[in-house]
Amino acid sequence: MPGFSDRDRGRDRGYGSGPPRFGGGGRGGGGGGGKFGNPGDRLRKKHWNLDELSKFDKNFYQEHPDVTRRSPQEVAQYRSTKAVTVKGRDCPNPIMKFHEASFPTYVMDVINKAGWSEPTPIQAQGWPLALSGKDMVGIAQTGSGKTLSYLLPAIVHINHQPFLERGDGPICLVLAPTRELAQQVQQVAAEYGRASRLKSVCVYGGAPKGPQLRDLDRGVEICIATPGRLIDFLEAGKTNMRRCTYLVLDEADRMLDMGFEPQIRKIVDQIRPDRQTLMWSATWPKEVRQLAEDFLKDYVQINVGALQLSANHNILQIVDVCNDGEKEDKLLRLLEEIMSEKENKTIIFTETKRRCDEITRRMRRDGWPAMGIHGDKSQQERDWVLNEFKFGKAPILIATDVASRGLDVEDVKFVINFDYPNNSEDYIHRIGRTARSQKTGTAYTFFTPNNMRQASDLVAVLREANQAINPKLLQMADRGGHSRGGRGGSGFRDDRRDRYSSGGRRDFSSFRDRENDRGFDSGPKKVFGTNSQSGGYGASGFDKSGNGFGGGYGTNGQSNYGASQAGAFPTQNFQAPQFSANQGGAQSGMSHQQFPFTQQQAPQPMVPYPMPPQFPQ
DNA sequence: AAAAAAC
Repeated sequence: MPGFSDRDRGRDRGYGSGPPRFGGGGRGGGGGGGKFGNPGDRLRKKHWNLDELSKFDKNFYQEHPDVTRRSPQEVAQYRSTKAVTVKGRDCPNPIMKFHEASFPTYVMDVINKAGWSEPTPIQAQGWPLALSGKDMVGIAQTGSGKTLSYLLPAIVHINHQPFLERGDGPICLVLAPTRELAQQVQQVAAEYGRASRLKSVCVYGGAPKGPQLRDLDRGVEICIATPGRLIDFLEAGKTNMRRCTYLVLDEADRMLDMGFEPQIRKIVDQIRPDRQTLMWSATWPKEVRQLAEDFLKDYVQINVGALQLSANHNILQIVDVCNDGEKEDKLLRLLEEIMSEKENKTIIFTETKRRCDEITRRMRRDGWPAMGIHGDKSQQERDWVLNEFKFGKAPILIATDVASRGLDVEDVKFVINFDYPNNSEDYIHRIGRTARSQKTGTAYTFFTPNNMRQASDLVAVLREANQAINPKLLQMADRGGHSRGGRGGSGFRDDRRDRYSSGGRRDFSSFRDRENDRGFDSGPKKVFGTNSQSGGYGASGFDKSGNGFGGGYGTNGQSNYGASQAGAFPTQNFQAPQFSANQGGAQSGMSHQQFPFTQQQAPQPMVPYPMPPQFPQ
């Protein structure tokens, strides 16, 4: 195998520590900083030199024929079983075992140590694609192994570039929408880059510039950034994109949602056109497509998982239709049940920062080990809170949508949507904080008349995941005026996600599973039954009018709810709830779960928990 | 109407 190899491992990658391996090093272009009149010019001036193009990784895939030997049938078979679809020219075959990706052993070592059995679908198809040097778009949910899908090829790419020289900016740039996500990606980059002595930095706002500048100054191969601070640095000439040949846009749809488009364009405009660009998105609306057209060349698009809006099927989704005024009491009762579970890590989502604070205060007053996180808190506090939550000291996190996407905290067992989000994509992302890496989890959602407009979307999501559906929710969906305009139209997969163009309300009705659209009698293909440790919700389940729902928050995992067929009312198909041992025995039946609650215990915090430190405002 | 993100 020519080119890179283990000889690079352990080699000092510092400045000037060895001759550049390929080409003439990063000395072309505009030279070091300080040559521009005013900061504005800096971003207008293009300072790449196309002669520096590293062709190495473009040949990489051709040098590794193992994967290409697969028969077309085998490839088609893999793609269909894993729900991977591919669009574009010359897409390499997927790999099915780690070793087929031909990663250098310094990368393989880390993979082996992690002990995974096989690559996730997005990795299986994404790795050979990225390693081939092609631009790509990946449509995949977070938690699908997405981060490594672009980071490992990035590491290989970097190791084929000339060493950094003094004054060189990063070789790989990753743009992410939130600070927390950026930090998380950087941690992974650090872990996997260490073996080949790659340095990484996370550039984001809200934190002192000093350490970030110091890292940049020392030279980093990988930079993970949120847009604002990076532009700040670029304008000030603190770093540059002259060496950047591997660009990743993570959560592109989210970044556009948040209005980052001008910033992204400003940054990408600074990056040499011969770069390799990888764009990741959970959805594929018009704006994202446009961005792909503008930034990527001849790209291959891979879709993983259902093309329709789809939630993780390992999540038990439970929706309580109630009024706004009831939510707080219901929440506290629900938490009592949850906190008696052994595994009880919970995220509660609220719509506003203010609400987030209120709930946090209320819960702490009642003695719960809860902490809040939202965008108005200082970054110091955000970091602290997230760490506490991650490492299990505080099992309850109350959050705005700052935490809805991408956050990867292990063993989150419950997600509670205290306020229903604005759109169904956020709903799916929020509940996706649980049931990560093949685990299971439970999502509770309070749904009020104010959320009426979202009802049909939510029903569609629940149907798709074969969940039991609260009849009250179905009623609301009927009344909620879901437009069926796109019915029968072609290409609905794209249009469906086109939240931007429709002006007002978004319409998901067209992606509804039509087979399931007949009514209750069409049972699910699969019964959710793996959730034995999760909190059941309501022993009484639904009666025909849906009124029985909300009958308490049981801890029985195999509640009639989860075990019943979607659409078949639990009253017809009732199974006695099983109570977990710590609840005082199965023989107690469902008495304490009758509605309204009779057993009003004062909430007992399960974990003694100190007040968080006081952060300066 | 709110959330995120630069000073």
